[in-house]
Order: sequence, then structure tokens, then C-alpha cells
Amino acid sequence: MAKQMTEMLKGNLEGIVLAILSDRPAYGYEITSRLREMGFADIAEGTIYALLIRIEQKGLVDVVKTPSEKGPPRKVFSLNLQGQEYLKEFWTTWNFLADRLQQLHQGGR
Amino acid sequence: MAKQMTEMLKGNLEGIVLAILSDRPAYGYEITSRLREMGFADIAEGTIYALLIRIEQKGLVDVVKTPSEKGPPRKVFSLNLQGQEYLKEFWTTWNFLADRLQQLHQGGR
DNA sequence: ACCGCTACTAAGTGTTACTATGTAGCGGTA
DNA sequence: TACCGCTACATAGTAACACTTAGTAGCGGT
Repeated sequence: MAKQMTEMLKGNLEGIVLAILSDRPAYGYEITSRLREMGFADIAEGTIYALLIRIEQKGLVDVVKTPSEKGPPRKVFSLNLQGQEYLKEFWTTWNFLADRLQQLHQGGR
Repeated sequence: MAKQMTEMLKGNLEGIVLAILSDRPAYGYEITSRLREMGFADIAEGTIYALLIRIEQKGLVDVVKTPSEKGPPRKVFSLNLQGQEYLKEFWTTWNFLADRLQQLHQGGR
């Protein structure tokens, strides 16, 4: 993946995944595919699983293990109250940064 | 600083500084103050100096040492051709990410 | 019997921003 | 004169995050 994108995703990917989960619960493999559909073609599977473990340990999601028709059991993640709070803060931070950057981009040159 | 902001700045701060330099050349201490004026109140001075050394080593900026009226000599950084290219890529990457996130934010919940 | 897709796990790496601290020149003031 | 505050740069050590790579394992189809 482009190195710039890699670095830019840091701190944002977590919010992106939480936003996806706020739409509806999902499991790791599904989230990966949705990201690919969104255009994030090169996000590694391992990255998503590691991230999911992190947000689970932070207590932002609830987890339910459900059987799958075509493979090992799925770990379905859903955003809980704390996760919703966290996501709200994420958007606040994001908007702040996006505002500043838009200003810079327009003012620039 | 808010932890979310810290992580979100990763990969963006470099672009922000390059964008500032594309407006006009500047030295470290000046860049730090400008960032503070922009609202990035808690960006550490040391962070900026380290970042400037990085982009200098990457060859994105030219450096001229000039005497100061009120302190040690300043290292004035200016964006060179390669830096301009890099900044252009940065904006492309940023726009891609910002688009996706806006979609998520609007579609969300 | 094997391949491909689904699905999750885990160890080790590089990059980045942070904290904390140190050096040093200059002007003003008690 | 001695000190303080502002200007200005430098650096060692830390935490967090996404990456690469490799592995386990169930299921359906050929």
C-alpha cells in the first residue's frame, strides 16, 4: 500500500471500523470485505483482526460467537454504549482536523 | 493531548507542515507557533523538530541557516520540487480518505 | 484427495508523535 | 551584575498503530 495511506490510516482506521459497526453488527471477515468495497483495497486482514481485539479489550464492542455456514464460527462485534461515546469523540476530533486541513488546502498556493 | 488526536495526527502532521511551508518558507519555532494559532495547541516543540529533520533527510525541503535578532540562528526550511510532488500526493491521499469518511459519517446511523 | 473460499490468530517490524530534558543567545530589570 | 523570560534548536527513550508473514481450521466442489 502507499506509505502515505498507511500512516494516514493510523488513528482513523479504528474510527472507520467503529463507524461500520454503528451501522450494524459485523464480524472480522465481513468488515474486511466491506472495506475493500469502499476502496481500501490493500488493508491487510491481519490488521483488522488485531484492531478488533484492541477495541474489544477497550470495551467498545460486545462480542457474540455464532456458527457459520461456510467456515469456522464467526465473532460478531456490535458497538455498545461506550463504543458509541467513543465514536462520537472520534467524529469530533476528525471534524476538527478536517476543518484545519481544508483551510490549509484552500489557502495553499 | 487527547489520545485520539495524537493518533490521528500520525501521517497528517507531516503533510500539514509541508502545506505550511508551501505557503512560504519558515523555521521550526515559527511553524510551532503557527500550528498553535491554528488551534493545535498541544503539539510539542520537539515533535516539530524531529519531523523537520525527517523531511530534510527525505529531501523534501531545502535548508538555509540565517541569523536571528533574538536567539540562536534559525534553520529556515523551504519546500523544493520533490517536496511539492510529495505534498500533491499527500492531498490526493487525504482527499480519498476524507471522501470515504464523509460517506461513513453521513450514512452512519 | 485436493483446492479455494471462509474465518480467525499471533509473532515480529517500522513509522510516528509523545514526554522530558538539555543547550544556548538575547533583552530587560531589580 | 545576576537573573528571568523568550527565542531557537536538539535528542534519548516510550507508546500506539498498521504492516508483513505465517499459521490453524471448517466447508463445498471437482
